[in-house]
Amino acid sequence: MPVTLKDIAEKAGVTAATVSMVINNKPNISEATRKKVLKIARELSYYPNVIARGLATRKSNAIGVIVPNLASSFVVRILQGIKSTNRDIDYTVQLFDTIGQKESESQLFQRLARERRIDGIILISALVPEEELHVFKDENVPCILVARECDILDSVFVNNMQGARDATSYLIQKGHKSVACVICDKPNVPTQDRLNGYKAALQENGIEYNDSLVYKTDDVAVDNGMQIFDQIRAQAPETTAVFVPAGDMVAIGIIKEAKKQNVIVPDSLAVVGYDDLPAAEVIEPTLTTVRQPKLEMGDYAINMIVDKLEGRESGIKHKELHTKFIVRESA
Amino acid sequence: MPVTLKDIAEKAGVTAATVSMVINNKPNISEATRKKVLKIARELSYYPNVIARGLATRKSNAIGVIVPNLASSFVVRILQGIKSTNRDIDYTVQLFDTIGQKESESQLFQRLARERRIDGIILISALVPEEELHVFKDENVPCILVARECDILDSVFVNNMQGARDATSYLIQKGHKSVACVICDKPNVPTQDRLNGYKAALQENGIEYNDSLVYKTDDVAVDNGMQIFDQIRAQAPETTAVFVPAGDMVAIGIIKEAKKQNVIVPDSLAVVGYDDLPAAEVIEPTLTTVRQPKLEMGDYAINMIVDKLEGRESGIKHKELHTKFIVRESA
DNA sequence: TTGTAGGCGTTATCAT
DNA sequence: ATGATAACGCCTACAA
Repeated sequence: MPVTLKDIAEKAGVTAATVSMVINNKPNISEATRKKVLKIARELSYYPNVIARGLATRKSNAIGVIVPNLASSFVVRILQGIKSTNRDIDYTVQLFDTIGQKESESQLFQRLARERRIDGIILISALVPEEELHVFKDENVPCILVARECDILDSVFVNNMQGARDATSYLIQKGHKSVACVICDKPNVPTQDRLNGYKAALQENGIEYNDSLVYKTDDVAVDNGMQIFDQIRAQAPETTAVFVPAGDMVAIGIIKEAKKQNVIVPDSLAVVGYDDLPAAEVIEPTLTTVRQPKLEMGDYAINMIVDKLEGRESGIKHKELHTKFIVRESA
Repeated sequence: MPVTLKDIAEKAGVTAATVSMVINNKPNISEATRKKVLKIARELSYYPNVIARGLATRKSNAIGVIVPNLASSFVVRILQGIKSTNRDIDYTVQLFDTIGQKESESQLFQRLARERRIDGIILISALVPEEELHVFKDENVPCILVARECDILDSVFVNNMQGARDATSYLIQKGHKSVACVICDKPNVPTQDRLNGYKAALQENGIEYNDSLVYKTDDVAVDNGMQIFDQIRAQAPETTAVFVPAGDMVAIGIIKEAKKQNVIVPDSLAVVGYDDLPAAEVIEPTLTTVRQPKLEMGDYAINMIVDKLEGRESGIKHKELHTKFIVRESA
């Protein structure tokens, strides 16, 4: 049988209420009883029952983290940032993924909130449909949206447009007149932002945007990149540079296929990826790419939500972080 | 104000106890009241307060997953396996990492158990010291140890010795007389097992084990592999094959340095890694390596613990899984 | 088949 | 400074 407040109270000759106050460092307790109670608690190695406490305080002391899919290294890295923050967090992190589940993100959130499982939520997803977002607002549970900008919710996101603009500008300044762009054909916001950054860089440099230089892939694996390379060769053999917001793996596929066909990277084809995965340093030539501050995103998210939960902050906050352009050998 | 059992009871003209029985599908309820109660519950969109329920039932309905470090792709992949099991799990997963924390794994476990935060634990770690293991046994909370064999606890692990033996045998059968071995110099069990597998393969093939062919690295990054290559060249230039239980990244470092020094892989030096990371397919030549069934490990772990929690299993169970040798270009 | 009553381990509001 | 007492929302005998 676990030790309870009552056990301590009896040994100490006080009531459970008093013990509770001692355990929770409340004021107005005589030094004598405080000492005595703490001593006994230690002797019995007392641990508070967090569930009972939760019922009394109406707090679960848990933060939910909802992710679409743990297979994404992007998501995992943010999760790592959440867990490795410097701040001492006395909230437990509960992990939920939605891929292959019956519930949508918003349904899941609603249930977790109403079941009182969690005090707050961090939602890592670039893909939540606009019309679901209000659900997150309506429940009385704070929510931080990560990886997607959003007016009505607190959010942490990176300036993908700027990231893409940097990358494209770099290629143009290297003298490339015809810069292809490879995007992932899913309706997620970052893709749009990155495409816009690409367009902006072209415009700033007086280059006309050409729709036919934008290639679409429906997945982000090496194979997709290899196919894209062939497409580029077939449709626009004069292309000397390609920016790949679809991600490093696609960029790596392009490099692989280029090498196989004796097209020299970067001399005949410059390639810039997006994400800075570990593989970016493995491919030869190493991949020039755009890095997102994922750990930092997680760190901000957890700190924002804890601030909210402790009542230190209110109102909607947005944190925009910035990408970093990583120059390696491929461009 | 959230809807409670009592609210439903009043509307339905019954007592909270009856509603509770309906919600929990208990027998001996008339079809009439069952229908009426469920209807009202739905209308009010009732969600049970899991904390109150937990206090009454003395169950948290949560499973803790303790990992040393979320930066490890090995660990993350197992976690993914845990989350993506086919079984419908109505346990919440709480995630804890121990790197940079004050508490050791066993202290953390003990606290979680005594605070009644969790009903069971999955511990993913090859590194728990033998003398801490009994702590996991002593608390009255089921624990599954993943990635380390263990007599006194349920465990899920892979046969690393066999994996290493397969890899080494393969190299020997390819005609290599002098197979080097690169291990990670940390006191974790898999390293020992893999080294033993390496030795066993040598012996089976009538090759004498030579201590000087075993190289040690203190970390598992690409750079370490590059240094190891130089060591091999300096100490045993006749080496034609190297098996790298330390991991794919180290193996990749060896390949990179070999290429830089115009040593042809696999012709002049065959390389076999361990882990089958995404980067294994990126390096050129692609890396022959040993794959561990990580998703499967997670799947087994979660199923084992749920079985225990539901009382379907008892006694100590061990599940040994097997590696798969993946032949690519580097050997 | 349903109601009554008590308890799960804490916290919180009063008195004293 | 401390003790009674009543929640918190649910579950579970046991009684009816």
